[in-house]
Parts: sequence; structure tokens; C-alpha cells
Amino acid sequence: MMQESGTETKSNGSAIQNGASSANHLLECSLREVRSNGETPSVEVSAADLTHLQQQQAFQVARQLLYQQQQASGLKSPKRNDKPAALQAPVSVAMMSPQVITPQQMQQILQQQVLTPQQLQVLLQQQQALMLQQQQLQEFYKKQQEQLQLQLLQQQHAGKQPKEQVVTQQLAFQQQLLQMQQLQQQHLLNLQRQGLLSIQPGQPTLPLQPLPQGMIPAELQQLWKEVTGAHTAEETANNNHSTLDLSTTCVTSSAPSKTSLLINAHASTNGQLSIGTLKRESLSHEEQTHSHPLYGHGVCKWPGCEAICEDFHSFLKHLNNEHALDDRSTAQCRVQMQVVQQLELQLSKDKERLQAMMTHLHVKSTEPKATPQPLNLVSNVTLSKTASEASPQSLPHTPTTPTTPITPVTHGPSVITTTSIHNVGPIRRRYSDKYNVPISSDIAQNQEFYKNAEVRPPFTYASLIRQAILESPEKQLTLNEIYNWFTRMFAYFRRNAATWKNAVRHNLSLHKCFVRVENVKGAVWTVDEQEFQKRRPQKISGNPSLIKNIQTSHAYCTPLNAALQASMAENSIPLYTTASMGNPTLSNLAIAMREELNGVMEHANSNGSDSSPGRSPMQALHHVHVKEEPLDPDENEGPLSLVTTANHSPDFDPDRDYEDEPVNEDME
DNA sequence: TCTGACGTAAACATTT
DNA sequence: TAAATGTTTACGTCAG
Repeated sequence: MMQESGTETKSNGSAIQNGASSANHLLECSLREVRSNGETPSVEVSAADLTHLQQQQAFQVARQLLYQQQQASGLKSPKRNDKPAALQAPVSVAMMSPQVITPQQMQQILQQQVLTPQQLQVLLQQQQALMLQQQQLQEFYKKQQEQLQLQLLQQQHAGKQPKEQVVTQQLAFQQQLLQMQQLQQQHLLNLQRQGLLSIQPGQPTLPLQPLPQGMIPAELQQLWKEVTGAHTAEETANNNHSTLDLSTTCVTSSAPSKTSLLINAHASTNGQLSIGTLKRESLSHEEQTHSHPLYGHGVCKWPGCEAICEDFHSFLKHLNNEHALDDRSTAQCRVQMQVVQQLELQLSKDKERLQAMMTHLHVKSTEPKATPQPLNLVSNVTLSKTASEASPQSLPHTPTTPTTPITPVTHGPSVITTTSIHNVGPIRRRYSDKYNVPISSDIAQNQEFYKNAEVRPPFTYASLIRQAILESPEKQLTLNEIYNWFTRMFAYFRRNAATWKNAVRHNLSLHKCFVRVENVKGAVWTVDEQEFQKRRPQKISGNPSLIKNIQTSHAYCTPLNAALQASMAENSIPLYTTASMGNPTLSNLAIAMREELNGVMEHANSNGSDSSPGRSPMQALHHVHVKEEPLDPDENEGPLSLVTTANHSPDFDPDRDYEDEPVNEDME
């Protein structure tokens, strides 16, 4: 087999003078070899097959050029037998036994060649033209490969094509291959004419001259790689008597070792695998198994490269060819190192900035915590409370407009802390209405998200039930309607129905705020807002300043948004853009505020309260809040409300629960 | 450590 | 009678 290859090289070199015709001949031989396998030509000719055919032909062309050079060169051409064994061996061995000579050895051999000053001059003069040609050639190759790939896919997907059609398509492939081969060979001839391919006799490997300072043209490297790679292909083909088996090298092409290539090629051949299927599987397999930092989405990610590589094998080839170890690559690597350093520097600066911001806002830093506290407004309340205790003036206590108090929206840890996004399971602490979370606005603004993502809404059952009832036109719902609201509004409640329905019933019965009313169509549930508000100021009522600060810190923010983002992050859900799901935290703050105000007014009106018409919403809120505290005699003492009121700005009462507190509370 | 809110589960009664 | 609805109790977790 190996001897066969050698003799073939000799015969080809002597018999074929014209490169183009030789390429055609080689291609035809290859295809004949395919047909001579005794089997019907497989429909599933993969792109890898074509690629390897191309490589093989490139190798053949190189050898032909070598012999042409040998015959025409005026350089001293010692007899092949006169060459030292070390130099002679690669000639035959490299072509026939790729596992014997490695690319490194090949490069060493290449480096042993001496470039004459004349050749160097020619090189320097024509290098620019060469690069241009190289680009053109590469573009053409890409186009041709794309076309081939396209046709291949079409062929693969046409499962029941008649054989005539298959043959026709294969002929088309051959023609395209010929086209590519001709161009390739033409380019090689150009190189030769330009002195870039000064093939010295006795060194029939591609005479790539190592240029000083890493000036080896990429094309020459590619040619060299192709030659060495084609050895494998040729060897495999020869060993298996089937060029289609070349595709098997593609299957295992991820392995850099040529030996492994061969071994796998043999194994695959023996396995009688369908090439097309193999190809498809290999592609997906490669894409799944080969994760290279420099390869993604079929594109080489080498800085400034972005070359399209159809598969991992192509990428590896491209990587080896285009980004070999030379000065250019080294320089690019240095640049990339600087980029990384700059990014790291920027990151550290931003970290410092974040730390300073959080320090300024008296929020606990992103120090790692043992227990994640994400999506948890309660923990944020705690943080805010601590902060307010430390420095109450650090938080805007008296915002004058709804849009100004954006500053306290820095519940950084909820969003930023990595430890805060691991709470996947049931969330114990929910954003109860007592924490001033505008549930209605949040649900409305994140409606799509809740409907689509199975994220548990960070509200208590009671809050959700209340919201469902309040959203109804008549402020009353049957149990089944409440169920429907849950499932309609939240994807989370579309499963485990028994559990959450039981919880809903439990809450309806447990909380006094939910009143069951006998209706003509059955029992409906309504919300007793007074009772509901009684639940509100619970433990933290003992410290009015805390109440104020806490509610201030939360009156304008929607930690739910942070929770949502955290949930989305932890669930790998694409973050909804502001446009798609809204950003209640910042941009829609005023809207949320307005909504809350409207809700308050609505409650007031519905309950027959006489919120003074001349009073601004803020004043109304303030008024409501002042009157609110005594409404809870169980938990709030009279002086408490006074103190709370005294600490509040007359313009705006930030600790007002806009969502929950009806205005009528102070009208009793 | 205690306490209350909350979630969950379950048993049971009542209604449809 | 079954299912839905409603009530109650118990228990665990969490955070104040």
C-alpha cells in the first residue's frame, strides 16, 4: 500500500505535465476509486469527504509540482538516492505513512532548506501580490465549500432520490471539485512562478521557505498542512480502498493525533457506518463535545479573524493554518493579553465603584453569605432597616416627587449578589403587602413574564388572593375564579394544583380579611380591606422610625423586579428587556406610583370615604397613613402614629402603603 | 429562645 | 356519590 503510493507519485510526476489536467485526473481517479468500491455510490457524500478529497488532491498537486520542479529546475539536483536518509525519508514516508513523520518533523525539514537571497528578494517583492491572491483563493474556497455543503445537505435531505439524480449530483460535485482543484493548482503554479515554491530536488516535500520574523505566508503554511493532512487522507483511502472513508477522519478529526485519526478511520471503516449518518452525527457530536474558546457558532473567535468554520474539524484546520505559532499570532496574543488586563482592570474599578455605592447606601456588600437571600424583600427590609439605623439621612426620607426617589432602589444584593440567585425552591418569605410592594403594578408590568416563566410570584397567597379579587370587576370572585386567576396569571400555578389550591382555600378561611359572601350564583369571596390592613404593621410597629425608613426605602422600589431578574438568572431565562417586560424599578416608577395612588383613591371611593377633593394624592396618602396606625389597636398604640407622623414630611409620606391602604381607613 | 407570619399537608365537614 | 368547597389543625421554616 505504501509502496503503491510511492510508485503512483513517480508515475504521476513523469506522466503528467499539465497541472490542471493532472488535478482532473487525480480527481477522476479518486472518484473512480469510489465507484470501484463495488458498491453503489453512496448518496451521502459528506462535505468532509469533499474536503478530504480536496486535501488529497492538493497533496497530489504538490507532489506533481515537486516533480515538475525537479525536472525543470536548474538547481543542483542530486540524485534522490544520494540524499541523506534523514532528508530522503520524509519524501516517501511522509506521503505514505503520516504516523511516522509528524508535522513538527516536516517543519524541521522545511527549515533546513536554505533560501537564497534572490529568492528572498522575490519573496519580499511579491508577497503583497501573493497575499491578495491568497485572499481571493480563500474566498473562492469558502464559496465553493458553501455551495458544496448546501448541495450536500440537499442531497442528504432528499431521502428517496432516484439514482440518476444522485449520479447527476455527484457529477456536479466532481465538477465543482475540479473547479476548486484547478484554481488551487493555478495558485500553486503562481506561487511557483513567483519563486515561493522553489522546490529543491531531493526534497520533494512542499518547499515552503521559513521566512524570517515569522513571515511564512499563511497560505504556504496551509499548503504544508494540507499536504501533511492529505497524507492521512490518502493513507486512509489507500488502506481502505475507499475515499469515502475519508469522512471517517472527519468524525475523529477532533483528535489532533494523526495516529488516532488513522485508527479511528480504520475502526469506522470496519464498522460499515453510513457515511452520511456518520457525518451528521459527527457534526453534532463535535459541536457538542468540542467546546473551544476560540470556536463558537461556526466562527473562529480568534481576535480579528471571524473566519467561518463549518465544523470543528474545519476550525481546527483553520486554527492550525491561519493561527500557527508565528510573530503575528504572538503579537495578537500579546494584544489579547493586554485586552484582558484592561478588562480586569475595568472590572476591578467597577467593583470598587459598586462597593462604594453600596457603602454609601449602607447596604451590605456582596460578601458571600451562607444562606442565600434573594428574591426576598424581607431581607431587604432588614438591610434597609439597618442602614437607616446607622444613618437615617442617607436615605431620601422626603422625596417631593414620585420620580425623584430613585436612589433607594439600590437593593443591590438582591440583584447583584451571586449568592442571591440560588433560591429556586419554595420561597418562604414573600413580599407581603405590608412591605409596600405594589403587587398590582408589578403583576401588571411583569404579566408576560409571570405567565410564561414558572417563577413563583414573590407574594403571599393572601396578597395574591386579594389581588385577584380586587382585579375583578365586582371585587368578588368565586373560589374557582380565584383558581383561574392564579393559573391564568402565573405559570407557576399551573402545576401542583392540589397544593396551591389547598393553600388558597386555607388562606381564604384563615384570614379574616377574606369574607365569604353568599351570592345568587353561589358563594363568592371578597376582601375586607380593613381586616387586611390589620395584618400590616406587625412587629416593626414598635419603632416608628424604622417603619418610616423601611417603608421609605421600599416605597419607590419594586424588589420584585430584582427578584424577577434573579429568578430569570437562576432559571436561565433570557432577561426580559425593558421594552418587553418593563422596568418597574426605575422607568416605570412614576407609573407604578400613579397606579398605587389611583388604587388608593379607588379604594377610598369604593368604600365611601371622603378623601378631600382638594387634597393631592400625596396629601391623601399622608393623611391616610397618619390615620392608619390607630386603626390597628391590637398592635399600634396611639403615640406611635403620632411619632410616625411627626417624622414624616408633610409633602409626601413614603411609608405609605399605596397598594394596600384604602383611604377610608382614616374616615372611620 | 420566643413569637408571628407564612407555606404546606392533611383531616374533616359541608355544599354542589 | 363524587367532587368541589370550606374549616381546622399541625408542623416546619424564617425572620424579628
